[in-house]
Amino acid sequence: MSRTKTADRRRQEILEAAAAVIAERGLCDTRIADVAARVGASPGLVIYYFPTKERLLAEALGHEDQGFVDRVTALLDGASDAPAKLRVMIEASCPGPAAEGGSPTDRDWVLWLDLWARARLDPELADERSRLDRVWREAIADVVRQGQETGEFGPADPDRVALHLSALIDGLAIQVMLGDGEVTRAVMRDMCLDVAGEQLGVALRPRETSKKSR
Amino acid sequence: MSRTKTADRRRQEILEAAAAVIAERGLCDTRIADVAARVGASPGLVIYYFPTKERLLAEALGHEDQGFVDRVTALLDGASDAPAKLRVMIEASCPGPAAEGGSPTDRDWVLWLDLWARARLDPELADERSRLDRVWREAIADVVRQGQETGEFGPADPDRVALHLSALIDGLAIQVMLGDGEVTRAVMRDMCLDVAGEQLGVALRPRETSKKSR
Amino acid sequence: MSRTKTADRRRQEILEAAAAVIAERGLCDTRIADVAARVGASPGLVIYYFPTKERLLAEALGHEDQGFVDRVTALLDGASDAPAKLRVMIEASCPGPAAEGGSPTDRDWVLWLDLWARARLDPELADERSRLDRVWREAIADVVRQGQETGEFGPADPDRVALHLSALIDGLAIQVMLGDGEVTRAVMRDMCLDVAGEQLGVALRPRETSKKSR
Amino acid sequence: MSRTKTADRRRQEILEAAAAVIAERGLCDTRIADVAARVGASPGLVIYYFPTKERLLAEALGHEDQGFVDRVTALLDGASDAPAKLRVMIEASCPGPAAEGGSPTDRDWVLWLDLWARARLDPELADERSRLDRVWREAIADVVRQGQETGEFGPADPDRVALHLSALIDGLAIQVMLGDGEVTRAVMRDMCLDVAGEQLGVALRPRETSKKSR
DNA sequence: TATGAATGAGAGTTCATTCAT
DNA sequence: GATGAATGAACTCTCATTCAT
Repeated sequence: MSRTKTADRRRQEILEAAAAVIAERGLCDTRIADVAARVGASPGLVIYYFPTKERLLAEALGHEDQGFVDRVTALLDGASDAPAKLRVMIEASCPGPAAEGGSPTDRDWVLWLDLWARARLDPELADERSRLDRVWREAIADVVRQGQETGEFGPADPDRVALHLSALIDGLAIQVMLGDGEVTRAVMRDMCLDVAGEQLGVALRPRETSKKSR
Repeated sequence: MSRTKTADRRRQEILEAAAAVIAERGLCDTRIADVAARVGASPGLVIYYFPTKERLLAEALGHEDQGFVDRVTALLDGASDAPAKLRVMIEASCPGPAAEGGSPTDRDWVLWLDLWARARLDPELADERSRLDRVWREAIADVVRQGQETGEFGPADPDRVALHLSALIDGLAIQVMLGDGEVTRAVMRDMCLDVAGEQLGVALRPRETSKKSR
Repeated sequence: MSRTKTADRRRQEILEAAAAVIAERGLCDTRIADVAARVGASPGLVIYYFPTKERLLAEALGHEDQGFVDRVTALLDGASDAPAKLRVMIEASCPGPAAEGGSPTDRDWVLWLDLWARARLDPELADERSRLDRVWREAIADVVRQGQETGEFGPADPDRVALHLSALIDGLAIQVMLGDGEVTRAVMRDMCLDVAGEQLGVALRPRETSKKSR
Repeated sequence: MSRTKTADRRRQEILEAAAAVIAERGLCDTRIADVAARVGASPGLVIYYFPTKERLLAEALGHEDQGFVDRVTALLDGASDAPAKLRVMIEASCPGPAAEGGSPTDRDWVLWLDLWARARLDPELADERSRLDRVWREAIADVVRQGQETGEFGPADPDRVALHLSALIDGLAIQVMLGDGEVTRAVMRDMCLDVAGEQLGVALRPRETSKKSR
């Protein structure tokens, strides 16, 4: 394996490194030199692949976002019915120690905090975020529709349920990430499952799983 | 005493200026010189009142947060019963063009986006945020309890309702602030009112106000 | 042999491109990448043909200078007598919109400005410039001598006339190139013709051509 | 004398230092750090006084140009009649070892070479150069007019004489500065004196001063 | 209390040059 | 002959912070 890699490979490496550094130090305090050091290259190389620091960081944030969507999409294939799929989506959205390997790491969430802060000042980034957010809500709505067709879910506006659930996930995740321990991963998961269950007239939460909180 | 008062005034002015600059340029791109220019003073003076830039910005964010809580608290005195109070809290939490002057400006929300991103790296700031967030949820829970005592609200866990509602508010506000127009202030308000109403067994939403979306 | 020819062609192309870029951006702001882009090659290739940037630019400046001398020399063959030749040399030296195609373009002059600035720091370049300047003055002196032999010109020291005229050309061209319009190409040409005429006891300037100033 | 100086003082110091560095290394190779080192300050201070490197260098060039005009103007007060004044102006314009202290140093000329090269790309600088050049030609024309009034000079168009002489000075100075010794300071001075004398019908050159060539 | 000259550490970015392919 | 990934040294410029006044 040579010192010079294919351009695509390098780009991916750099984006991944940037995401890792952002997670570690925060967007503001991420320096090009840090990213370069993490891929074992010179700062010049980073700029060789990305025109400016701003674009590098924006792409890194979008990249992570896309990664989450892809990851969850993959998980859904392993779920049999609509309730299971909804459970997977909720589980995967909860930060903190994951029950299984399929849960998103905290890294997604800390990057999203930075993404939200940044998006309002970067129209390109805002568009990308918007797009992925719609994809995410649509994925929820699709599962809802699927469950309604099979009769597993009761009647409800799928788009409204998706918006409700996705907003709840975001709002609760903030508390889990930044709170002082009052709102734990388990609390978040249970509330999301309960709320989704209420909306769809079904019990999503397995009895007494909530004790496994950290 | 006038000297002390002057000093306090200065601090307030500087915090206010800092909040304004953060809202304009984002936390990362806020420079002490900008803040100084906005109060018509020298950068040296700003650092005279605040030990470091970091503390200045953290205090400015906390100041804004406290301001929101105070503002809503004041509004609550003007509301007669619990449902009215809950409506005021929800209204006040919606970004975008306010129906009345009592709504928080978008500035609160853009600062909160920065606050969230910053809090995970600044323990002091995280604590302050946590504290104010608990105050906010407690205020909601208090209104719920009050309504339950008077029989205006049905039975429900007040803390759970408060967490649900506050998380929903945060999650929806993100969409209103950063979305591409799909989720408007009106959509947010209606969903918050509906969800709170469902939980408390009461209709909070006036009929057909949802048409006034922008 | 074709390979050698190709290499020589490449060198010429690169020198030509370098001259064009220098004319456009100035010597200081000319980058190898610009030159490479103009010949549609990679920066690596440019450095393959020229050891360093400094030598490339120096050669480009000298190349342009030589080009001017060659061009005027060619024009002289078309001139019948000494006065005509002197007129051609003066015409060809005036920057600005040329009456005929034989005049040097402004590009020569802007490169000379850069050449003068650079020459004092680059002995090699200084020598080349000196050499070409002597060639140029000698060419003028030769025409003067030729005219004196045929009796078209009066007595005068040919070297002194050449120095006088060439210095006047340089000094006036600076004004034409950098002035605010007061000294035009027509003013320059007329003054050069008049001065040369005075020195050589002959009228070089066609009557009333001075009205064709732009 | 404190470490902090008045703003004006500092600006002058920095401009002076910049001119010195430009003379030493050339405009292209002048770095802010060099200028800072020469005034014994930090690079930051230089930028504190001048917004960009470009403006600093442009101002330094203009400053030097203005300095020359001022210096010669001062010298003229010491000259009794118009021929003496013209001699002073020519003497002062010749680079190389000065006969008296009133001659401009070579530094003026090397900066002018850079100024010419730079002016075509910097409209502000071009304007300043144009303005000072007009001042200089007008000063020559004034002396001519004065001499004509007293009858010391014969009839001639003062503006034309001024343009002729100033262009000759520029053109010859280039040879003195960049030539290989053929055109010396003495040759330049004598030719300027002779040409001016011819134009004005008077002998300006003292007999046999030309032997003092370097 | 307030200024603003001054610093210095460090940032992003540029770019000539190298070299494996 | 030609490429372009990669480097690394240098550069300009930023900016929080200090401190004499």
